[in-house]
Amino acid sequence: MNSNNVTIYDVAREAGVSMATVSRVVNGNPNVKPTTRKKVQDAIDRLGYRPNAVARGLASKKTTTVGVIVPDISNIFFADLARGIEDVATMYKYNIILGNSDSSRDKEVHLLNTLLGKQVDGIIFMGGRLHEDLVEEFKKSPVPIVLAATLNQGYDLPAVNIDYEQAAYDATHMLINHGHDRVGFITGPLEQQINGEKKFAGYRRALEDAGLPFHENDMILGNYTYASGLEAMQKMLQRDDCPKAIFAGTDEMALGVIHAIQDAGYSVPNDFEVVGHDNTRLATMIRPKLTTVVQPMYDIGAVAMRLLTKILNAEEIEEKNVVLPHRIERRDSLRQD
Amino acid sequence: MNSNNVTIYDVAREAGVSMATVSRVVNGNPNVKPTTRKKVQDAIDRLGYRPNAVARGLASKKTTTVGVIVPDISNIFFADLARGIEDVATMYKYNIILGNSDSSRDKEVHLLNTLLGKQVDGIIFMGGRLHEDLVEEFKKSPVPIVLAATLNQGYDLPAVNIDYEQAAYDATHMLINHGHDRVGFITGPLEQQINGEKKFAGYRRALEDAGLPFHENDMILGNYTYASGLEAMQKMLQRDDCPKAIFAGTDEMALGVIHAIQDAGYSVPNDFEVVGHDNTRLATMIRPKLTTVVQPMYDIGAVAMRLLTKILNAEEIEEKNVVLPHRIERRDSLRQD
DNA sequence: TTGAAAGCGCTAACAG
DNA sequence: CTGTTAGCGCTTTCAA
Repeated sequence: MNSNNVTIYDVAREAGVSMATVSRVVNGNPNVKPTTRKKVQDAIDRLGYRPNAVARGLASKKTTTVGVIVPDISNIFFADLARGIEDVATMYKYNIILGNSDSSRDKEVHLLNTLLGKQVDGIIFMGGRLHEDLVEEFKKSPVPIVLAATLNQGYDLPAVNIDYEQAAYDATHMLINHGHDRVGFITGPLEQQINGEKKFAGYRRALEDAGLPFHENDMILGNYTYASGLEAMQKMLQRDDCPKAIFAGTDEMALGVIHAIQDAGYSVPNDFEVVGHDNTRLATMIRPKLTTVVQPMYDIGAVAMRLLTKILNAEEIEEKNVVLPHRIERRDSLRQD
Repeated sequence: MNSNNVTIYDVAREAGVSMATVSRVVNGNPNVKPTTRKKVQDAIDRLGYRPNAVARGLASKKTTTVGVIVPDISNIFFADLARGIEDVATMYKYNIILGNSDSSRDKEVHLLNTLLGKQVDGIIFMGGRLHEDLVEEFKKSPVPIVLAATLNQGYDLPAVNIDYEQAAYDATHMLINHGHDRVGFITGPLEQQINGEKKFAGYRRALEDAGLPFHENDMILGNYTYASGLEAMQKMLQRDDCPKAIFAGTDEMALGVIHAIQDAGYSVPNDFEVVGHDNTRLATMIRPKLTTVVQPMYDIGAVAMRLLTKILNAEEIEEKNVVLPHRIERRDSLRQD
C-alpha cells in the first residue's frame, strides 16, 4: 500500500523475477513474456511501487526535466510563454524547473549553473539581452539551450522569435498611413535587444521610408509597465507639438498611454491613435479596444520546447532560428480607414 | 576547464585527497584543515567541477527541489502566487518544478505522482477544490504538502489563505452601506470552494444581516474570465430590476462588468457601483479604477513556501492553517462616501 | 582531520 | 525471454 521506500528490488522479489525484468516492464521494453509482465505488474500494483526518478536519472544520465529561465513569471507576457513551454513539455513527458532571473546577469548565470547541476536535459532561456558572460556559459553547457522570444545576437544558438523590426515597422507604417506626420514611440530600455534596438530600428525605418524626420523628443523610454506608459504619455502630452499617433512597445504600456490620453480629456481614437505590441489579453480589456501587433507568446513557447525535444531526440531540424509570423490585429484604438 | 563529466573523484585525485574530503569541502563541513580546504578548492576551480545534484539526491535522499501544482500559470493570479513561492524557495536554496493542472482531477493526481517520483522534498498545491481522490494521495505522500490559496476543507493539511467568506461579506456590506437594497453577485462556479461557496456565503450573510432578501436572479455564475464578466453583466443589464451595485468574484470579471456597463451607456460609479476581488494589477488598469478586495497573492505564495521550509527543517510551527489579513482598497468604482 | 567502503535505486550491457 | 553484474556520482558511517 505504501508507495515509498518500495524499490525495484522489492518488486522483483515479490514477483519472483530479477530486477532487470522489473526494469523492463516499467520501461515498456517489449522483450518480456506477457505472463511475466502480468506477474510483475501485479506485484507493482500490490506494493504501490513508484520508480525513483533520481536513481533512474543517475543511472541513465537523463532526467526528463528541462530548465526554464524567465525574467519574471508574474509578467503576463512570460506567463503565456511558460504555459506554451509547459504544455509541450508535458506532451513529451518532460517536467519544468522554473527560475526567475529578473533579467539580472548574475542571477541568470547562477540559475544556469544550478540547473546544470541538477542535470536538466536541456534549457529554455528568455531574457532581454544575452550578456557575454552568459554566452560563455552557454557555450560550455553540456546540454542544448534554446532561446524563446530572445534574439541570438549572431551567436549560433537555436531561437524562436518573430521579426520584431518588421513588426515595429508595420505598426509605425500603419500609423503614418493614417495621415500622421509624427508618431510617438514609447518602449522599454534601448539596451534591450528586442524592445529597444529592434523595435526602434523598425520605427525609424518606417519614418525614413515615408520621408519623415526622426525627432528625438518623440521617443520616450520606460520599463514596460502600465505605470511607465502612463507617465511617458503624460509627459508627452505637455508638449505643444505632441504626436497624435503613438506606438507603444508593449500592450501594458499602451493601456497606460490610452488612459493618460483619456485622463487629459482627449479621445482615442478621435484625437489620438494608439497601437500596442504583443496582443496579450489586456488588449481587449480596455475601451477602446487596442489595435496591437500580434506576437504569439504561447506559440513561441510551444515551438521553442518542441525544438528542444527535437534536438534532444537528434531529430532532423530544418531551421534552428525560427521566425514565426506576426500580424496586426485591428481594433478600436485606430480610426476606421 | 570543462565543467561536465568532472566528478568528485577527479577532484580528489587532482587535489591528492580522498573524495570524502572533497565532499566535506563542497558541503561546507568545518572539519577540514584550512590548508586542505584550499588545496581542494583550487582543484575544484581548476577542473571546473560542478557537483551532480542527482547523485547527491540519491545518496542523501534530499533533492532541494519542491513541486508546485497550479491550475494555470498564465492566469495572472497564479503567476503572482508562483512568484512569491519561487522567491522564497530561492532564498532557501530550493528549486521549483512547476506543473499546470487546469484544475483537472486527473492531471492533479498524475502531476502529484510525477513529482513524488522525482523525489521532490515537498509540494505546494493550488486548486479550486480538493477532490477526495487527491486527498487520498496527499495522505500517502511521503513528503509534506502545503496548500496555497486553497482551503483544506477540514482535512488536516497546512494551508495559507485569507478569510474569503468575510472578505465577500465586507465587499457586499460596503455596497449595501452605499444605499443599495440589491447587490448583484457575479463569480465563478459554485462547486469551487473559494470562489463559489465561501464568497457566496459571505454575500448572503451580508444580505441577511442587512435584512435584505436574496434574489436568485442577482447572482450569475461565470468562469473568472473577463469575457464571462462582460457577458454576465450584459445579461443582467437587460432586466428591468437590474441591481445598481455589483460585487465581482475576481478583478478580471469586474473589468468585464464595468465595460459592459459602460458599453451600455451608463457610468461607473454614478449609475452603477462595482467592487472586485484580488487586487491584481488589473485593478488600476481601468477607468474608473477598481475598488477591490485585497488578497495578497504574492504573500500567500511566499508564506506557503516559508511554511513548507519550516516543516522540512522541523522548525516549530505556531499555526498550520494560516489566515492572512485582507482589506478593501477603495478606488473610483465606488462613489465617495 | 582524513580515508575506506558501503550503499542510494536504477539502467545497461552481457550472458545464457 | 530472463538474470547477473557493474557502475552512475555522491553522502555517510566507521575507523584510524
